[in-house]
Amino acid sequence: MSRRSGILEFAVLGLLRESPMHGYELRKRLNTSLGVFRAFSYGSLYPCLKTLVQQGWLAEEPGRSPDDPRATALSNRRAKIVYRLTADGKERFEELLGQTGPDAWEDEHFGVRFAFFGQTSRDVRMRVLEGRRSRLEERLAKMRASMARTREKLDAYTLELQRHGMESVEREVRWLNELIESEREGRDHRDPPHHGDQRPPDGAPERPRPGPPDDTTT
Amino acid sequence: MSRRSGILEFAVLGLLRESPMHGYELRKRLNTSLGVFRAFSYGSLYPCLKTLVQQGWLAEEPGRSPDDPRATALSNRRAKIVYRLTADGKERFEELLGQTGPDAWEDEHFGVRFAFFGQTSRDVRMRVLEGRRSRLEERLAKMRASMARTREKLDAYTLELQRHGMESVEREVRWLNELIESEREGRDHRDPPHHGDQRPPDGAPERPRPGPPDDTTT
DNA sequence: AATTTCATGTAATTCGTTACATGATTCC
DNA sequence: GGAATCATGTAACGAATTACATGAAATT
Repeated sequence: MSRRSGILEFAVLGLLRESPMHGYELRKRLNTSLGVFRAFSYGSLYPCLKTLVQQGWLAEEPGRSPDDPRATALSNRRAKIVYRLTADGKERFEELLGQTGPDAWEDEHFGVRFAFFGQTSRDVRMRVLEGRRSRLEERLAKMRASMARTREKLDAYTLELQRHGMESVEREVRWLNELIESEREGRDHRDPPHHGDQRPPDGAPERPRPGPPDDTTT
Repeated sequence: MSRRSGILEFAVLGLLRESPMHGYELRKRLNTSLGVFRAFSYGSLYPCLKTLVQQGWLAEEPGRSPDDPRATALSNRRAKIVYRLTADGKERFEELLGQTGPDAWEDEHFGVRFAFFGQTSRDVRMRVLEGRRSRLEERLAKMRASMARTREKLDAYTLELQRHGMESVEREVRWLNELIESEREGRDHRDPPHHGDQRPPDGAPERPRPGPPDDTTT
């Protein structure tokens, strides 16, 4: 019954933390802002919202779209249900933000975790980035071993597929290296090679816990 | 009931087409040769094998590992179950190979389709590659539109995430361009118009001529 | 007036995993 | 003879989708 997906829950709480929204709008943001990696359908979203309300993390408000000036006064024409984060919900989200288990850097989770780095403390950001990197390096090692073993036996297409796959992983590792370097230097990654201008994240809560990164991933 | 996964079924038929195998070995090949993209567990594989046998596409043989010289004679010590492709199974696989619906170039399917390009006729290869490319270009267009709309409102991390995502897609498009170009140039004269006879797995398959002029890696 | 887009939801189904249960074979 | 790996399977669960069902609001 409990349609708690982990990642969907996390994303919903995170988006509602910024501002209240109704389901339809929430879904659009889910599939654009964060949606390069994942797409959710209503069949997932609405049940999830329901359970989050039951948990006490969200509150429902009959309402109109918040940027609709017309409907402020005389409308009892409820149709949209606007969800907002409760105090408990905020607490819950921050608890999730602080988690740095292996889950945080698996393929499915990493993207959405990164998307909310603006809300994440620096040491957690570091742990997640480094965890992700060592996860990928592990994977690279396996791929290299596998390619060494089977080099001769595979046809050109399979080989090309593996080569391209490895290159993709290597590319992500380089990306992570740049990000980690930026975090370390304390600058926000605005200078790395040649991307357009970026604004620093605004409300990043800086907790100065200099914990050594938990390197033993797996 | 029917644990037919589409992609798992396809991969199993394709691997067994090359040589008979038992489940355990099959799973390893699934997760190395093709496994950059997907990993399957026994809980998926064995039920799938069962239904493929029921369909008449696979046949079970009590057997030993085919490269174990000791056990050739006196062993009734069955433990492994070696699966081989039946005639119907071959037909089925070739039917699947020929399909060029939109399914063939979605994220999940494309990898495994590509892995068996060595068995695929040229025109189908072309359609799959071009289908994949236009799918990605579609996605790029959406991402660009979305970024144009929301540029100002997002924090640096979200933006960086989107930028990296877009770059990944662009990179895959360039890869596809090279592959399509190679296919176009490398017209092999020995191209069978419709399926029927396939080369033995040892015979040199056509080379995709990946031609990597950029060696940004290694 | 009709069509599109907005908006919310439920039921059945798909695709796959994890945890469990069992046992043979090989290596030390 | 004990551990690691090989080998096969099942039951319970998980996460998300698709298809369905409904209806209000905006646009043409």
